[in-house]
Amino acid sequence: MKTKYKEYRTLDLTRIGNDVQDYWKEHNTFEKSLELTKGKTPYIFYEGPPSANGIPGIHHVMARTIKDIFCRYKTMKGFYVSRKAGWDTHGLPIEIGVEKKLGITKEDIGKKISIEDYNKECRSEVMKYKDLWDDLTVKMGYWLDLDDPYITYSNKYIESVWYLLGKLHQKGLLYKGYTIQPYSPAAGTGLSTHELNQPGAYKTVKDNTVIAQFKVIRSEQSDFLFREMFGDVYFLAWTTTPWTLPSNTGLAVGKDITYQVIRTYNPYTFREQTMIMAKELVHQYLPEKNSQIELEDYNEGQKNIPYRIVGEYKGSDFENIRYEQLLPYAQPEEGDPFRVVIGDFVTTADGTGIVHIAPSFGADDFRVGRQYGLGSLTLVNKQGKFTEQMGEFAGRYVKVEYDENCVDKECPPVDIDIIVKLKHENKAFKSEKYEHSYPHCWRTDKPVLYYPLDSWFIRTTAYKDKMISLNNTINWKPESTGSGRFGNWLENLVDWNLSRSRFWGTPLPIWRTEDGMNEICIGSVLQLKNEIDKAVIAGLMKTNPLASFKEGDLTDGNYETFDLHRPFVDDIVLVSENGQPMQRETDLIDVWFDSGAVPYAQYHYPFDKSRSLESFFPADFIAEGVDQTRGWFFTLHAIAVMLFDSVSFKTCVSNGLVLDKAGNKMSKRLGNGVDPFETIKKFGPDATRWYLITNSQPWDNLKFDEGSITESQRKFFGTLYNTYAFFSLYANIDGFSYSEAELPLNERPEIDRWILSELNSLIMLVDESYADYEPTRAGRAIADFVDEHLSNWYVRLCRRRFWKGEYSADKVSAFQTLYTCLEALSRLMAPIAPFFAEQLFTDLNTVSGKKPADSVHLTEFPQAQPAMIDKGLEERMEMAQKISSMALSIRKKTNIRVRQPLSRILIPLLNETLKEQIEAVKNLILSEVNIKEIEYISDTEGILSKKIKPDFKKLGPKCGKDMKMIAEDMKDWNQAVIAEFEREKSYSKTYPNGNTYTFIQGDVEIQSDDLPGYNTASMGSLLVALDTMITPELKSEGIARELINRIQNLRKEKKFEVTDKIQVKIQSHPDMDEAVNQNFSYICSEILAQSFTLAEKLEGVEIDEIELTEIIKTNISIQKVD
RNA sequence: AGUCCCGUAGCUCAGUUGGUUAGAGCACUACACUGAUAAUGUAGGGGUCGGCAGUUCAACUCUGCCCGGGACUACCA
Repeated sequence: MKTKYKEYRTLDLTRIGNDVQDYWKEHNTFEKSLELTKGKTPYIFYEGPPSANGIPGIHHVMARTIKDIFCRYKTMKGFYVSRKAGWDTHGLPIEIGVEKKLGITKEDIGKKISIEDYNKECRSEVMKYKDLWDDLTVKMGYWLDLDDPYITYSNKYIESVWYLLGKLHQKGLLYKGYTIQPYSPAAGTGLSTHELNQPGAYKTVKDNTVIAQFKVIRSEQSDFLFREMFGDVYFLAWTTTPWTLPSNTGLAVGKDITYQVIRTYNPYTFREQTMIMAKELVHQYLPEKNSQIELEDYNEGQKNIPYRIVGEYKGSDFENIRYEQLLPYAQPEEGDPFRVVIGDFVTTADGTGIVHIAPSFGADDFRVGRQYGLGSLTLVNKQGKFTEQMGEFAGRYVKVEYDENCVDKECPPVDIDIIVKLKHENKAFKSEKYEHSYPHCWRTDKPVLYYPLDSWFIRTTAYKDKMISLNNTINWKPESTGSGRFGNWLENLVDWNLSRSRFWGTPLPIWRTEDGMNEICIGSVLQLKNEIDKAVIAGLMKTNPLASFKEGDLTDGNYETFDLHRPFVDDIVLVSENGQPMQRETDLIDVWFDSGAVPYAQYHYPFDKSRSLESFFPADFIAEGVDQTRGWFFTLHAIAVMLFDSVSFKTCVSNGLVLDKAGNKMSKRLGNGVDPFETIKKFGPDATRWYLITNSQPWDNLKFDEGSITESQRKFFGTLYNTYAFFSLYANIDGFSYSEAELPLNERPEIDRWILSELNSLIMLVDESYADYEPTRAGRAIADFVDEHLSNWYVRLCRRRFWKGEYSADKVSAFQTLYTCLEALSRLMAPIAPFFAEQLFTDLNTVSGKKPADSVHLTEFPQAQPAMIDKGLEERMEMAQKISSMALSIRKKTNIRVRQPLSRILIPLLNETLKEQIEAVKNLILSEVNIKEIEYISDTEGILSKKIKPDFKKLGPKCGKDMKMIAEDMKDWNQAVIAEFEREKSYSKTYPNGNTYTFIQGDVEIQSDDLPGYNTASMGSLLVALDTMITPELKSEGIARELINRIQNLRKEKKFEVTDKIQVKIQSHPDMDEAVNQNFSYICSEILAQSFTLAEKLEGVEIDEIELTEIIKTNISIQKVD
């Protein structure tokens, strides 16, 4: 054990970070913390896997700090917190990275490069930055088991994923469906929503739109539209994609939308017609004044086209009315097309309130088309060209962007030609350019089509209600993420599209016969091996690639004898029960399924039976950025609910973004990203973490500003460091090592009891805040305590106790108290600032040996002792602080420096308890503000002027509308009225409006306004006055203090030790000598003078000149006594 | 387009169940204090609490609409 507390020259948080990092490594502190808690209640945490093929940014430090805080806190609370690192290794970003690196496109895979080689590249590429990530993890102090991470591409991980998929299949939740998906004709591939959400995928484009006229067929159903014929009858429908019109098979209306029947003329052919559109939109196309023009007066080509509204119906009235096919190039093979249907998605936001339905090119269209059996037409091929059926348009690209020949030159879009044709055929009502945002393939930069494709889906909608009800049991931080963003997402749940037509990912383990009648979903390696054996027997496979896999052998070696990725699984052919070959469905699964499988797959569940499910599921806590709401949070939740009937996590903290100083999103493109390594190096890990956590709530976006880190560095860590430096300086001098028995509370002075009370209040608040996942509140409370209470009041007022006098009980009390505060602080702050806390704790503990632990992170979290909390005392001290502050402000106003003692401070008493409260802290106030006495003035003396103020909360409900008038009136109450009120304890007044109110005590607040003849200051109801008269005696004491101050400064200038004794000679000065004589012993004891003499004249090199006041200047000589 | 978050001093942020002079720190200016000294205190300037309505005796606080920033989602005809 050491005998001296470590003393530092300066605060260097970067050095502390490095030192402590080494210390942990040397002492295996993290491992120890796990050993120590092994067998205790587990606190389950999942690390969301980062992808190691990207460089970590500052926002990762944010998310990981939050994770680390609660894991450390719970460890200190005695839980076993296992923290397994993990890597997300599959998926598009990796594939894209590889393609960029090799200079190939998706089409080249399998041609220029084999799938095998391509995947080999992916596998090596994916861990490109692993070392960088590990380095950041260590440097920022995120405790995580990096030695045994889960890796999503490992065979064991994939096996667990397959197990989950097998379970879903067993439950009938996997199906193959033909749906409308984003598709890039230019790239020849379907796109995931992930890809559509790449930045910049949605672009604002100008499209040619048209309102097409669909001619109603007269029948029993539609007859009501034909009463009094006026040309033909048309439904008007708007589209931004005229190329889908040939594939139209239906029209959708809103059930409750009101539509009007209008007689008018077609603006292109000038023919009479009757048309139908939503009432709300009529005036967007037909100016109201034109209804005044007689229909008969219309001349062809005339600008203002007359019209008459002749009927009004609900959308539901139109259901199943038939119309003529608009562009009859082809007929659907099945279904009953060309009818009006009801669609819940129809709005009157724009268009005509009637929606053209092409089931092949829109998801809504597809759904409603299937619901009504409209049939469908797909007159566009996968290259984005019209099919041969399309007559004069056959072979033309539906978007000119797809046409390689139109890259450099303008080509007429086919949309225009279709519109022209419609106009000629009396099938168009209006055509215009329209600007809207439309998704583009982020790789080819060309527009996406929605196109029918085959995909595998998870029937998440079957568990929608269960997911919603279980979501309600999750503790979301902030709550709005769960109820709002996540809740809404669940309300609008659609089936999960699992398919990705990719190469590097978990293969879908489904094998099917060609006719799709037989299929098998493989749920384990063993099952696959056995199925292959059957296929070998059936002669479909020559050998079994899994032959050397040994059942029940969980070693890595056994799992490295094969590869579950493409192309190897593609080569496997299985045999169905009726002896037919089954090929694997070539899709990969969505990588989000990989990450949603983390809880199970990280421990190779259920194959590895060394852990029970309960020991790692569900999680008590997870945390990620709010952008994961529909990503990881959802996939975790969905899998857990569907397969385990449980939540996956009980608490979820979602943090906001880290923006740059100006509030812009950080991006590589703008180059405004912040390098976390540089930040940590520059400011140290603790200041960085502290700043990220305390500057704003984690779920608010953070504007990252280095200046603010400097601030937390200086303001919080600097102050705390100073406090420790102060403590160590004097504790070392006095040899304090906390060897004395703990002094009982009642033997400690008021101020010690006060800071201990504040400390325990703080412990309570911080403990609650951490427990409530409110790290910002915890951090701010700690910082406030350090700054306001500990440093600027306790230490400031107690300085003398630490250095003055003998090693008395009072001194021991001071040391014990300050030590207790510092040590408790180290443990309170340990979760947020683990390095500094460690340094502080070990510096204290290696001398005192009070805790058996060699790390703050191995200690228990401080426990508040309610018995030490004295709210009355805290209030009293607050009052002392206020009074001192007011007294100092009066000194400032009157230009009387603090070193000049004053005789008295005057405080009017408004109630009985006030005096008691102040008396208890009187000495603190007096010494702090250098005043001799406090005098109380009771109001009977009549020298006090008072004012009265209504208590709005009380009087408001009572007086209602008169409140304002009363408040105004009370300002004018004179002293006599106030005195009467105080005497009688009630007062009635009738106001000009005739209302009478009786005010009683408590309805109002009475405050001292002023003390005539004195300088005063007030805060709330507290008034303080200062007697600024300076007697000769006070003046001489003031001079003595000035002298002491100058001598102390000289001691320091001369670099004397604080314990050195000195000999002083001073040159006599007429205005000073008396002050010296009167305060001789006081001066000597303050400056540790062994001798102090006045001399007539002092000269020489050892002489310093000092200035005590403007008029007192003299010479002095100070010498150290050896 | 929908959903959610944010908008308070030049900057970063507090602001309790609505209660009447809206706070703190940084920065700036001046003055002090200091045996913690690259720390600290006091004072000062600086605000239409994003805007407009509404509810109320009373709105930074509650409601609605709008504006700005951001995120997520999206089938927008």
